[in-house]
Amino acid sequence: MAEEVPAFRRDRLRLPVAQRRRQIVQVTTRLIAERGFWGLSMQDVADGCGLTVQGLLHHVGSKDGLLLSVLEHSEAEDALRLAAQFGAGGDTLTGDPADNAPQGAADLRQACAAIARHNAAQPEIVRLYAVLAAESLEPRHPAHAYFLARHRRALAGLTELAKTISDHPQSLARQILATMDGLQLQWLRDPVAADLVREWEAASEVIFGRAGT
Amino acid sequence: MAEEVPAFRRDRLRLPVAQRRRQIVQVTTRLIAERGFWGLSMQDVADGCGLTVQGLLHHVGSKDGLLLSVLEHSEAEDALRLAAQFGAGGDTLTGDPADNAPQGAADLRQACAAIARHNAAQPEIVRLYAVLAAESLEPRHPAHAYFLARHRRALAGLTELAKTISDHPQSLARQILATMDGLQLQWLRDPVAADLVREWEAASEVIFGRAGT
DNA sequence: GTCGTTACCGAGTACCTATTAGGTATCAGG
DNA sequence: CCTGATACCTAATAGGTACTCGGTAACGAC
Repeated sequence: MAEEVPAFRRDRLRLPVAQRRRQIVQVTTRLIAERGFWGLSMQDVADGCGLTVQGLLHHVGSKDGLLLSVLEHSEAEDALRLAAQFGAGGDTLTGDPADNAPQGAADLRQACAAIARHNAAQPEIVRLYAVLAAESLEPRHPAHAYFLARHRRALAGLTELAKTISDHPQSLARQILATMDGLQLQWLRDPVAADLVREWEAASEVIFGRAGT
Repeated sequence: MAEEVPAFRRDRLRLPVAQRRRQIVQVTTRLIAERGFWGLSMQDVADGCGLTVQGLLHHVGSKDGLLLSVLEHSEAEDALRLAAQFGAGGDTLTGDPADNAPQGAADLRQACAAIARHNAAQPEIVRLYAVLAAESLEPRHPAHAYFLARHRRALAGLTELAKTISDHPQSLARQILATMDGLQLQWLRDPVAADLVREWEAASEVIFGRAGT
């Protein structure tokens, strides 16, 4: 017994919580986008972060907790972005529709185009949501309730905006959401053949008419 | 040693191949729709069929083989249905477009409506495809190539049909596919709130115009 | 300095994973 | 009845799963 096996590894970095959690979210996002939540393994996430599974569990508690923290993070980023885009106080999707009633159609169209442009710049996040949205159709999926609520919220907001330009605003809102989701899938499957912004623009002309840009 | 442990279980049924394979496909379809392919376990499929994992492997060879046989089965059913719907010889999606050029728009619209109605009657299959389509965005997914090819085929066929009614037939085809896929997701997530046939009808009016029924 | 907090690790648990090798019993055809 | 094919089995392998318990050492505050 010339040399003892080291009882404790000190070659790993000890990061401040915020930074480590950001890293965990980032790595997990990539892996869920690739394999979904059912196909995700704590081991892979831990490896991607340069720590052990136990170290990872210290931060997130459980696998479900891991998913939760990813969703919470995205939620927070979205809120931040919306606030920055539309000004601090004005929440376009839930605000008073009378404010933008006069030019409602152009507003709605521009907002959708902005979302398409924004999404086109972050395929990984879009893919995370695409994969989780399908997986969470199953009621027992840990993100099922989250995605149901998220979709209802988006539908309600869009319906409000669509009221000024359609007799069936909810169906129009559903169509807009469906088109956007479907085009994103096509774009993720074959990014070269299907440019998200361009295809949305084309669809937009059919939905909103050839009049306003 | 009064009584030997039975060396072989004979309480399981021995089914003819065709019947057993049909059962395997059916059970697997349900389970993939619930958990995706990454979340699927051979054990669950075997249990659902009333045999052991090894018995299951005897029929499908491997987990990938299991997925393959499910896709092949669906493919065959689709082909059968299309043949029955449009007559033995006429493949509408790949046939000579000149044949249906005059009333192309109405044809296309009716075909889509028929698909919506057909899909509304088999949520389990639709969900299978929805989940696998998202999961297989990953290039390493065993069904990646299958879904890419399938989508390109559908897009090409629809584009052909759309040539008579649009200057940008491929974009219109993409929009139709996207809308259908997106509405299906909404319907699967909340079947009570979103009726597939009704919402497609509404979207159809926006896409094809209020003229023909 | 020393002390409490905490980021992280080692080892272990109880179980599930797909797949291989080799055997048994049931069937259809001669 | 016999024979070959095959539907299905037991057993074993080599590894992966999330998670718990009980540490250890790096940090900030004093």
